[in-house]
Amino acid sequence: MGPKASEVRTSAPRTPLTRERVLQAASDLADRDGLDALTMRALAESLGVEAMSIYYHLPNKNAILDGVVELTFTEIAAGVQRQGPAQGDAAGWAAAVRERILGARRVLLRHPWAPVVIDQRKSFSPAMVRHVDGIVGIMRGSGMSHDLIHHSLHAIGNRIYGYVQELSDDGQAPPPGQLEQMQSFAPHLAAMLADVAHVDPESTLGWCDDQTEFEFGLDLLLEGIERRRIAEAAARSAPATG
Amino acid sequence: MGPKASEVRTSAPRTPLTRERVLQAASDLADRDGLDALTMRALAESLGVEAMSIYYHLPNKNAILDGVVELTFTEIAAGVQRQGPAQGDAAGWAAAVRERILGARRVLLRHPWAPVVIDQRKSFSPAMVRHVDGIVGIMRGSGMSHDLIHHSLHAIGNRIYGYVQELSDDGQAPPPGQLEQMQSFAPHLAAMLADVAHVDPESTLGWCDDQTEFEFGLDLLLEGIERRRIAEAAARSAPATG
DNA sequence: GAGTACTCCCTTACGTCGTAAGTCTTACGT
DNA sequence: ACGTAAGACTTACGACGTAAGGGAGTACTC
Repeated sequence: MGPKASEVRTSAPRTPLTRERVLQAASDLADRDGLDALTMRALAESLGVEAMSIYYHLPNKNAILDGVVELTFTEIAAGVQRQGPAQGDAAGWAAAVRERILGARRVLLRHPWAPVVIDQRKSFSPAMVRHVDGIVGIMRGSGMSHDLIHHSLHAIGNRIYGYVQELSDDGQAPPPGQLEQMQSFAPHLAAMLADVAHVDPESTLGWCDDQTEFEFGLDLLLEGIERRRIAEAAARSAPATG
Repeated sequence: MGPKASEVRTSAPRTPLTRERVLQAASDLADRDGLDALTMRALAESLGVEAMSIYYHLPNKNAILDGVVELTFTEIAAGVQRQGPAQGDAAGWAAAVRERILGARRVLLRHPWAPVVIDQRKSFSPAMVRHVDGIVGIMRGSGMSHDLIHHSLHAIGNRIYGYVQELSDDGQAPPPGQLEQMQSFAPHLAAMLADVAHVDPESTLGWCDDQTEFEFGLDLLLEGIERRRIAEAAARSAPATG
């Protein structure tokens, strides 16, 4: 009567749980409802499953957090163009690094929780390592020393992943009343805010354009590093000044 | 029979709970046992009190987190020297800002939990505002436009408070086995780490000297901002190039 | 084809967290 | 002496991560 038992689902045709399905669901859930909503029970429900079932595929919640970050960086890796700067174009490293970083940022903007998780887990998964490795490779191609590269990585910091933990997250303008109150004990800041707030009222990107700010800071750093690179190269060709 | 009731403690000579005492205890507890140990119950116990008693003086835990950050910045404010750069020393702003930031860092090093709380609460308490205001004031004194100052603040980011959320927190050297494994899929990074790890093996500040890295990145930024300031000043005295 | 083992999901329950709601104690003004 | 109100305590709830073990289904052995 009917097809073989191995070909028919007796009642629920649910696809089996896997590590990948769990992580994808976790990422989706965090995208949709925010990081706080990513609980084991909520995640299980979104998978049509009980909370404890997840533990068969992943050891604990930290593994899930590490996993979704890994997933995100896989997504980032999919978007990079492979060729670096042309041979002999020593100054081209900065543009190449810039593009890699802005590419990462484009993905992170779709996963606003990722920076938070990266920070709190201090994760360092393979896909992240590869991302950094690619950038080190580009820098190395410009002749920079390992030492300078190392310092530069620290200077760029988390910006290498495409984000900065924004101070004051000033997405919305401060309420007018508060600004006057601020005037009494933080006059310089109040004056600046009053001035800057009207620079570009038509901007669709909010009161402060985060993308512009991000690129400004990034370019500041890249510029400085480039100057160090040139100084280093010059010192190599003229070893001692005295 | 003895002194007046108002002068003697009948049994327990415990000092009364206050907002300040609670916050100080919270700060101390986090210093000693880490941020995770800062729970309402543990905090209460360190005060010789029940958990719910705290709620008479502070509305909830977030208020405590905001409070300890505020406390930290009060501590920072106590350590700043008041005079800015000399009159007419436009380039002196960088040194003054640098000192303010490194001063904040000195305090934060005693409160390692503070950066974490600042990030997760995105706090912006009065003492923090004043700290930023002081820096804006110094920059303003050098003739920088509000616009440039604003961009610069974003670029400096949380470094303005004296910290960077370190990527990879490489306080200890990577285990030797892992480095070989890394070699296969992250050759550039592995090469760099192998090279840099031996640069200064006698350093007492750990494998990577965070203070050095912090100052490197800070100086990169200050340098870049100074160049922007000069460019801006030049553009002002020669409004149009064509 | 019966027994066995393994895979995968579920049930129950524990300890910890922040905190809502209400109660008791103490000191003071009258 | 007696309200009264400040300030601490008691109890309890719901959410969290997860330890421990149960049980259905499938597959493999002899």
